[in-house]
Amino acid sequence: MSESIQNSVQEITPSEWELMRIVWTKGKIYSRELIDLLQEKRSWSDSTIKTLLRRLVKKGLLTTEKKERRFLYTATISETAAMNGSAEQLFDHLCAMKKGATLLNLVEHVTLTQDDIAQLQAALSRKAKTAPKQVDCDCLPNDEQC
Amino acid sequence: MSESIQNSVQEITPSEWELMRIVWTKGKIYSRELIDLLQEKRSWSDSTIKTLLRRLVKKGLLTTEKKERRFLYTATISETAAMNGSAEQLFDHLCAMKKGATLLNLVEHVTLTQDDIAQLQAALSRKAKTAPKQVDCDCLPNDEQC
DNA sequence: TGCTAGTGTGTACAACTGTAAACGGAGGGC
DNA sequence: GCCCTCCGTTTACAGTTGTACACACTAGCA
Repeated sequence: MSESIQNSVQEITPSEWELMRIVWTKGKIYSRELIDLLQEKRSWSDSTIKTLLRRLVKKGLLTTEKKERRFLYTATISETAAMNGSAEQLFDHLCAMKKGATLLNLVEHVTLTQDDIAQLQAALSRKAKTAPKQVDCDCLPNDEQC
Repeated sequence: MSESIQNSVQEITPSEWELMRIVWTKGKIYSRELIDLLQEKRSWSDSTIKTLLRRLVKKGLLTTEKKERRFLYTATISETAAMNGSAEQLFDHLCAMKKGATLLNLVEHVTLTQDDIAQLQAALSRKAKTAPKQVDCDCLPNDEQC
């Protein structure tokens, strides 16, 4: 299982992802720079972005560090942890029987590097050794299969 | 505001997933049966579930068919379409460079059947033929990499 | 024929999300 | 010293989500 002290990564809303990605990429960033960067992609007002920043701080996903009159924002969780957390959360909603198919669809649609593919292949061969013949549907309380 | 024909899969909230999974599994179902099944997993009141049903109909994810004085509910999209849609939506938020790593994490954590693994391996070998050496980060408007 | 039980509709209400205007304090330029 | 600009804080407001009470209708039962 993963590390994670808090069992569930906070929900990150779509708009919040946009800010977080910039913060992760820059490491530490002032609101001004973040606003400027973001406004090259989204036509959000300064105010909107400031609100989102504050909410992220309140949620504990960002921390601030006072530099002179301004704040430097930093993420409190790694991008990888956030991504894995969100992906696992999504997969929790899916029928156990059909997770494989969904993964297959993703593999087909996502752009992967040679290296990604090699790692995925390695992980799959490893898993193949102990993989079950079939997985049961867990959509209903009884054992009815879908 | 007027509603337009949905171009992508509607957002499905976590609670809604629970109802939808039952509907998908049963094909067609009366609210009573759905409520009984759901209440074996969640302690939601009848009322709550009826509200969720109504909202799903309004969103266009379920349709009704009047049988005597009750409604039979059916899903308007396939489970596969919904799962793929949601998964792709999630991946849209991730840094292009790191989608592979997230997929790897999922492959490691999800229970897969022998058959799932075989299909994934096949898809990967196929992709390997044309996969790029590397993928660029698309988190910032300029070409700065993360 | 009036009552009951089952099913759908209206309404409610707090928390969260998307979006943003307006306000307040401090440092810099004139 | 005064005003402007920058940055953070307050407030706002509509839409969505989670959760649920209360009511209305209809068909069958007493």
